[in-house]
Amino acid sequence: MTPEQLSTAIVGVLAALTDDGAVTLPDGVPTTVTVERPRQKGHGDYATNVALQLAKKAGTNPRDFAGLVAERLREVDGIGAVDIAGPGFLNITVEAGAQGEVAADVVAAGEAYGASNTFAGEKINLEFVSANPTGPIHIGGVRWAAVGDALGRIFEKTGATVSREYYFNDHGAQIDRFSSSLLARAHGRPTPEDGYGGQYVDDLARAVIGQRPDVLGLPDEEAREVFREVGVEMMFDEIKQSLHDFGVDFDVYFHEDELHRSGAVEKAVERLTELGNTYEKDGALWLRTQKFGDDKDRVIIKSDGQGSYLSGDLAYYLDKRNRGFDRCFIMLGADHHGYVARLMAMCSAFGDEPHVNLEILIGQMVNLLRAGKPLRMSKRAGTVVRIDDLVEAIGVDAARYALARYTSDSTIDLDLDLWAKRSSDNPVFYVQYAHARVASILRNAADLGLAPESHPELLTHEKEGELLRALAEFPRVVAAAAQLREPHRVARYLEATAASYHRFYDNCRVLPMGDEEPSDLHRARLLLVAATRIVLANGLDLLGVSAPERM
RNA sequence: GCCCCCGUAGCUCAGCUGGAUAGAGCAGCGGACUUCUAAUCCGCGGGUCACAGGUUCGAGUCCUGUCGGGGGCACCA
Repeated sequence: MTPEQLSTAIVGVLAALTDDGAVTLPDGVPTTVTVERPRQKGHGDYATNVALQLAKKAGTNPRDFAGLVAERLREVDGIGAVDIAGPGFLNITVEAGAQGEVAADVVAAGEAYGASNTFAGEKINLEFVSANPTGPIHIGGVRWAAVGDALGRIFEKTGATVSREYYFNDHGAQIDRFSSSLLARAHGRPTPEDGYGGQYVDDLARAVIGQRPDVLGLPDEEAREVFREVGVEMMFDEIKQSLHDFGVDFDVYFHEDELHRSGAVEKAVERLTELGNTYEKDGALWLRTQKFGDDKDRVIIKSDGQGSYLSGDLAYYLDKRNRGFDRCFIMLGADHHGYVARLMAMCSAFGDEPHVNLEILIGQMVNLLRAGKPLRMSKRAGTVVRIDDLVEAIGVDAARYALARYTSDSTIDLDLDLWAKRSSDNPVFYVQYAHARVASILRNAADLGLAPESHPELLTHEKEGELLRALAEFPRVVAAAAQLREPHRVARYLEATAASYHRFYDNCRVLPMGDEEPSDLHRARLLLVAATRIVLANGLDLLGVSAPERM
């Protein structure tokens, strides 16, 4: 019996009580009720607070209401005991047989276990990273690479169709500065005042020369164009490669420049003008963002006739909507949070619903520590930590796990020494080790010719019960992670489930010892182990972290 | 000045969107391997949930304010 089934059963009881006139619920019977795993041992396998929630509406007190529910709930198949506790909680114990079914259910579902239809039919657009192609991806962009991709996997698991998109800001002044910097360094001249510094600029300049040896002989104006085209293209490739090595591949790499050249920007601006949300002032065209909650109105066409940065975003947003995405996510670093209000206003200006059609997720900063001391970074000095540096220091699995393990709302301090450790201090190894241990048992069982079998009623050990309940929790955790846009819930869940497995392993012998004759209990436990493997592997996969067979 | 995020055990953080006696890991101390991976498990200690009000049967969680830390407030991208 899973929490969902229990919830359904309780709803059934409530419906029966209303039908009989035993209780009256003015707002009707709820479609789902909260079923949680009590923190406290002795409070049953599951607990619900329905009585506390509904008693007032039913015109009675919580304990009486709980009594009515308990009486009927005890009759339900698979329910072992129902106790009323405290102010009116219902503590429910599930029969071993009903609980043990979970192992077979998980194994039957296999890779699909954890899936749901929470977001079935939804087309979700995820825009993240989108670092400028003026340098390698550094630590600022890497958080969303890990979390955004994980969120995509989670949405897919809950039934959505997901497009991962990277928006290349390859239009405007900073690309000019970038190409000027390349040109300067190619000639051995100092980096321009507002240019880009660092070793990678020199390397890239040389690479461009390697591909276009004639470039040094060209006049500066023409040479700059070559550096712009070839240099930016090379930077694109490097960024894509870094992300690919990080396990993140985007479905769409969208170029801002394209929006300006294709007339998409003009069309988007026309649309907003038709809707009465633009006006001219000081030779520029403004969007009435203040009307929709922004601090002030924003320029979309500058007085020099060029589109502002926002104009590209307008056109891109419209493009996504026209491609059928009803939910567009943009994931930004905390240093861009000031941009949220105008993007939301833009969404409203198009007649869309902010926070529904457009959601903006803000990820706080990531600080790297080594030996407990912050790594000082300077973009100017070129001492930024790049995504590749992070991978080199701690590996892809640890990097992705470490970044996805915390809520995006808080800044994180990642201690590189800790995450590089191959020991239990390191949460990713704790979870992966559990998976390796599971895999080892399954290998040994295969060698013994022992096959798993379903004997749910035999899984009566306390640690078996805890593990079964943990496994049953997985679909709810995935759904909650999707609904709250919080992938870290999956990581935390995996750590708890790994702990539950380790405890089971310590208390319950799975394989026959020595010459011992295999029993149904061995086979039943083996099925539980197989189910655990599926949950750990599926969960790690949602985070883009590998599930090793051996460690 | 205005806006966003954070403040929970010595440290790093959870807390299932208002529930029961606030939980993990690390660090400290003490235990457990002749047989499935000890990269594990078990036990002990450790708290004014920053502070002050408010909302209600009930607040770490919601509201207001204060303090502290971080990040922002362009016809730059």
